Amino acid sequence: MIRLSKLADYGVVIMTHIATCADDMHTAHAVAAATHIPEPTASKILKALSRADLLDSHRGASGGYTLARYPVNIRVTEIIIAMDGPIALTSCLDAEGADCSLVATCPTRTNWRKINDAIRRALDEVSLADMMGPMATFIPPFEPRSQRETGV
Amino acid sequence: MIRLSKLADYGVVIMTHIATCADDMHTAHAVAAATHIPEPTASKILKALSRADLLDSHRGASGGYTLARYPVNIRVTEIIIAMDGPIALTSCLDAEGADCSLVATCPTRTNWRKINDAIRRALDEVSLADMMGPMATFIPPFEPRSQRETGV
DNA sequence: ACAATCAGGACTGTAATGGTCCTCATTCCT
DNA sequence: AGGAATGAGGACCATTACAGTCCTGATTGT
Repeated sequence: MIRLSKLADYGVVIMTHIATCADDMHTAHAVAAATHIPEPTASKILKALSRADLLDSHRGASGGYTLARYPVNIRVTEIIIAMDGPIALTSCLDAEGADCSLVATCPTRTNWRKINDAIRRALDEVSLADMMGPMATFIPPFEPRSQRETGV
Repeated sequence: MIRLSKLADYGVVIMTHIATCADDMHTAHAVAAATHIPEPTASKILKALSRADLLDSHRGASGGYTLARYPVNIRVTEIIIAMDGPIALTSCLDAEGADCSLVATCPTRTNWRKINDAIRRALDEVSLADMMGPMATFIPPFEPRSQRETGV
């Protein structure tokens, strides 16, 4: 179903939460409480986001996490990649399609790649700031270049 | 990683194969041989595609499968849905988000929905015929309506 | 020094996925 | 009419990936 992993989903929720009080220091405990995500899980996600340079971490007493950049400069894709790794619709688009037994005979690879890229590009256009507000239509209505008859 | 399931991937491969010899009758055995997909699995997929009215099935000796429509009229989305069910990026977009414990506190739902729809629309624009050929750029380059500063 | 906090990794249980198999219904061919 | 080929449908299993938890160590403020 082209599903995003829960962790990635949570990641966006957490980032959004932190972004709404961008100046404050956020401990794992506080974030967990605010988002209703179980604390150990929230902590795990925060670490991942920090490792991906989306959050700055501060150790020690009165430590916590803060945003590493302004929300406008954080793309949703980055959050997803931080949690799930690179976006690859089919397994053959991962590394080098090493494990795909169909490589030789499969004529659809390059086409998948294009679709994959299109989705990636769409996601790239969405910033964390976009996710925060009520948000205007940040995604342009999809206008097919050539009006083919794709109807059922 | 926003991954398509293998079954859906195979589904597209199989459909593409059948489409290239659209006039012939294709048995599960032949399809499996041609695509190098293990026969029981191929058979399973073919049944699903037939149930989704993307293939016509013909029982009995000298039976098999044929395309139900012209490749131009089959959308890739349909194949994916036939194999994986409806496209829902986050679990809360599935049925009615019933199982999402964050519903009340989560401000990103509607935004996810829009992203989800954008991806769905992108996929909707691609027909089976598109997947067959060397294919022109059938996906319009993603042109953000308002040029925000989303760069890193 | 102590307490709070993050870092990093090991570990576990559950669920979903991919894959196989069996039996029944249908149709063609001899 | 009978047998062989074929799809329909569903039950079943094994593996994997994921979500979630926990433990130990490092860092820093009070």
